[in-house]
Amino acid sequence: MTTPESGAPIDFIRNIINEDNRTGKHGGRVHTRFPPEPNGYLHIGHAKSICLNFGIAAEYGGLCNLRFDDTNPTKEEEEYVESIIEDVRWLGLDWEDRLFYASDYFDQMHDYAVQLIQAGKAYVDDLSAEEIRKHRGTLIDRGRESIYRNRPVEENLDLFARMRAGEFKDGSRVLRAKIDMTSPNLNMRDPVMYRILHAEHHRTGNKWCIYPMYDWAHGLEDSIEGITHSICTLEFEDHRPLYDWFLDELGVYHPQQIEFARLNLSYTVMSKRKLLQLVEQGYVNGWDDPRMPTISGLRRRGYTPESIRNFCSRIGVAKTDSTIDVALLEHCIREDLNRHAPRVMGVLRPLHVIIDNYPEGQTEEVDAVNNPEDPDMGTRKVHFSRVLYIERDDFREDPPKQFFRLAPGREVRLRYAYFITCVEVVKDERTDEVVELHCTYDPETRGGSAPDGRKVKGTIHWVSAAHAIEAEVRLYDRLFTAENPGDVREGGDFERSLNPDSLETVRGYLEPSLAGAAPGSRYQFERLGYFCIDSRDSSPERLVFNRTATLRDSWAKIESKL
RNA sequence: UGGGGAUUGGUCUAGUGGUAGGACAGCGGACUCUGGAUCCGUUGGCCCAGGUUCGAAUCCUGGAUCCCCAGCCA
Repeated sequence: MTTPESGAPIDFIRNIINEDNRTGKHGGRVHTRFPPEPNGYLHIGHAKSICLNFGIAAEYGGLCNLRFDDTNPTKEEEEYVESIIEDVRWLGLDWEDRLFYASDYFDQMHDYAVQLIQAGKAYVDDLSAEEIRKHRGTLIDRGRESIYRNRPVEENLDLFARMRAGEFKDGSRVLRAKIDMTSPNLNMRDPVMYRILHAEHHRTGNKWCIYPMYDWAHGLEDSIEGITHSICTLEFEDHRPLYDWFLDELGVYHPQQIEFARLNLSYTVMSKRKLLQLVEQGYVNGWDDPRMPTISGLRRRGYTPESIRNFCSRIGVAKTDSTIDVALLEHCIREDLNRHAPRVMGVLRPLHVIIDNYPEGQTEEVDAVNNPEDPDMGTRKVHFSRVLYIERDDFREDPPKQFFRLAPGREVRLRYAYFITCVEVVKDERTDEVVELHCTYDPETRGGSAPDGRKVKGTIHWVSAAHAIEAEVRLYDRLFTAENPGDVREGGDFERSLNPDSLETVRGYLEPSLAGAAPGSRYQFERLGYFCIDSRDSSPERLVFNRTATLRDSWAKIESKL
C-alpha cells in the first residue's frame, strides 16, 4: 500500500483513497483519469483537475489516463484534441501510452446496451424530445411513463438494431434506461442512453449514427479502463446514483465517483460558454489571448507550468463552492519568475535625460547583475552614454514628501551606473509638459556607490538612448473590473464589467541585450514587472513583449493614500 | 410542501471531543544599488439557536443561507 509523501495537506479525496488503501478496496491500486470533452480549450479550472488527477496518481504510485470524452460528434473537433494534448503536456503531466478516447469503446458500449435491453432494463422510446421532456415532470412533480416503456424485449432489440443501422431520422427514437419515472432525482427518470445522430465523428467517421449519452458512457469508460477513483466536479453529484446503477445492472467493475468543487477565479470568467463569447465577439484576440484564463492564454502571457502547478496545489480541494483570489495566481508566478527570470532594464514611458557634464560621444559599459536571487546567472554589460531614457514616473517636478525618485535639485542613483542630480527641467511652453531633463553626474559614483559614503534614497532604471532597441510592449491587466463578472444583475451582461484598460500597448526602449531573445523567453524588467516575448506576434525585427505580472509596487500604494 | 451538496478571518484551506493552525490579501517594522525580493511582527474566524459532555468547529435536534438538478450537452 502506498501513501502520499508528506508535506501537502491531506484533502478529502486523499482521505478517501487512504481509507480505500487501508481496507484494500482496490488492492492498493490507484488509477485516475482526466477526461476532457474536446469541444473547447482548456482553462485554469481544468488545470486544477489535471493536477489533482495526475498528482494523486503520482503520489500513490498509480496511473492517470488522458481520455477524450468524445461522445458528441456535433460539438467535438480534432483541433481541440490537439490543443488539449499540447496543454496537458506543457503543464508537465505524462500519460505515457494511456491516451484513450471514449469512441474507442463504442462497440463495447453498444454490446452493454444490448445486454441491458435483454435484461429488460432498457427500451426504445418513440417519443419526441419535446414529449420526453413533458413526461419527465418537474423538480416537484413526478414524471409519467412513456407508452413505449413496456415494449417486449424482442421489439426493443429489433428497434435498437435498426437505430444503429441508420433506418431512423435524428431525434425520432432514443434508447432509454428503465429505472423510475417517479424518482425525486431527475437523472433517474428513465435517462436517455443513446440518441440518433447522423453526424461524422472525428475518429469513427460514419461508422455510427447512434451515440451514447454522458451518463451511460462515462461509467463504462471508467470501468473499462479500470479506474479506481473517478474524480469529477460537484454538478455530477446528482448523477452518481445513475453512474452506480448502470455499473451495478451490468455487473461490471465499478469505480468510485468522487466530486469536488470546480475552480472559480476572481476577476475572470471560467465557463466555456462565456469564454467562447469573449472570443467570438472580439473582446479578446482568440483563445490564447494573454488575458484569457485558458492554459494557452496563460502560457502566452508568460506563466510557467511550475507556477500553475504550484497554484493548483495551494488552492486545495474541497466541496465548498469557492472563488480563489486571482492575487494568489499572481503571487505564484511572481514567486517563480523572481527566482528564475533574468533582470533587464527597459523604459516604457520614456523621458529624455541629458547628462550635461558627460562627454559628448562617449560611451562606456557598466556591469549589471542578471539575477540577485541567483548569482550563478552572472552579470552583463550595459551601455551608458550622455543621453538616456528614464521612466516618466520616476520624475516629479513637485514631489510629494514620500517620493524619493528624481526631482529638481534631487540626486538619485541610476542603477548600476552613477548618481545623477537634476539641474534643469525643460518643458513644452504650450502644453507645460516636461520634455527633457538636464542632469549632472558624479564620476566618483561609478557602479552606484559614493566614495564619500553619501546615500541616495532612490535608485531608478534607465537605458542609453543611442543603444536602446525599440519593442512593442503589451501591458495586460485583469480582463474584468468586477470581482465576480458572472454575477450579473437581472438584465445585465457579464460583458458590462469588461475592463476597458485590460490592454495598453506602448513602445518600449530596452537594453540591446534583448535583441536576439527567443519567443517565449521571460524577463524581469527591473522595477516594472515580468515580461515575456510573445510567441505569436514577435519577430527578430519587431519584438513584442507581454507583461505577465507587475512587480509589487509599494510606492503606488503610498501614493494612492496621499 | 422534490432531490442532492455546502457553510471555519477579506479569500482559500487544515482541524475527525481536549490551547482554532497555514497560505494569499491587509497592516506595521527591519533590510535593500529594484519602493522588487527577503525577514520579523500583527489585525481578523468556527452560519444561528438549543441540547449531550468536565470539555463541542467536531456529536444530537431544529433553523438560516448559498450552490446544483427538469439537454436526445458534458
